[in-house]
Amino acid sequence: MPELPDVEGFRRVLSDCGRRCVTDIEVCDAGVLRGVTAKRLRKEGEGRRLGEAWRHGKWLFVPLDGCPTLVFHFGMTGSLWCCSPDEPFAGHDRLVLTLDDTRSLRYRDQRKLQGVQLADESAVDRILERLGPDALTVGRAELTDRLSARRGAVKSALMDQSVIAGLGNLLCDEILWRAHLAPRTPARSVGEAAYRRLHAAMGRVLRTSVRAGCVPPRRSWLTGRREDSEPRCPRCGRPLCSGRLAGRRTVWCSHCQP
DNA sequence: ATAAAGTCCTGAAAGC
DNA sequence: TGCTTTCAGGACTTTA
Repeated sequence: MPELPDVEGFRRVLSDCGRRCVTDIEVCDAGVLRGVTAKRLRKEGEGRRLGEAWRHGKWLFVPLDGCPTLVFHFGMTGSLWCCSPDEPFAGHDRLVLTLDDTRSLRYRDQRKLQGVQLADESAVDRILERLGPDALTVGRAELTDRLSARRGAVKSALMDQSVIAGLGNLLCDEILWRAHLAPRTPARSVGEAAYRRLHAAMGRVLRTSVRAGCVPPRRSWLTGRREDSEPRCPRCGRPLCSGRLAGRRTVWCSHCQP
């Protein structure tokens, strides 16, 4: 689930919590902690006030009032919820922060592929230096430069977080379909006009998805068709192709994406 | 049993 | 030839 738009939604969840104080930290499953023990997390985090949360790609950074930053990654199944402390825990609530004793912030994740860490400034820098510019704000010239430096398929390049940060499997397929670009096209042989289309499609898809807090499962989008038993292109009605690229299921329309 | 929207690591292949 | 980049596959994890 979590690609850039979902993580942006989680950032809003935190933003809506304002500058509340973390009054309690409960680690329900220490398996999600990366490089920090439950004991140290509680010791460092409790009593701290939340700063303004920010996002880069699929990473969410939550500053805690002058101490290390709480860093979330949501893997394939993670999410962040804010509710009343009285709300019973869900099955996969792994970490629960109580805010001002009146709100409960819950990091939920079925599979523990990624997790939560406590990162000082240099650790945050180490995360950021592995990431390309954020997909939501990258300019067309920079996108073109970074993609055209790649030898492999354009989808592989879009998926690579060190090239552009934030796009996942669903978004890449959606964007390529809108840009009339076949996923296996070598990135360096994508022409200027197609890069223009790609950048425009990326902006439109991302802005709509960010508003929705997810890649919306609309029938008019490619994404809305991929679970169909015999998926057809929303634009031309022909059967969609499905294959594997960069280790991921890839769906495209061979007619619209030559 | 298979596959799933995440990343990381490895070894091999490809490109310059 | 040798270095770097890219790819494919597996690992991690849990459940439908």
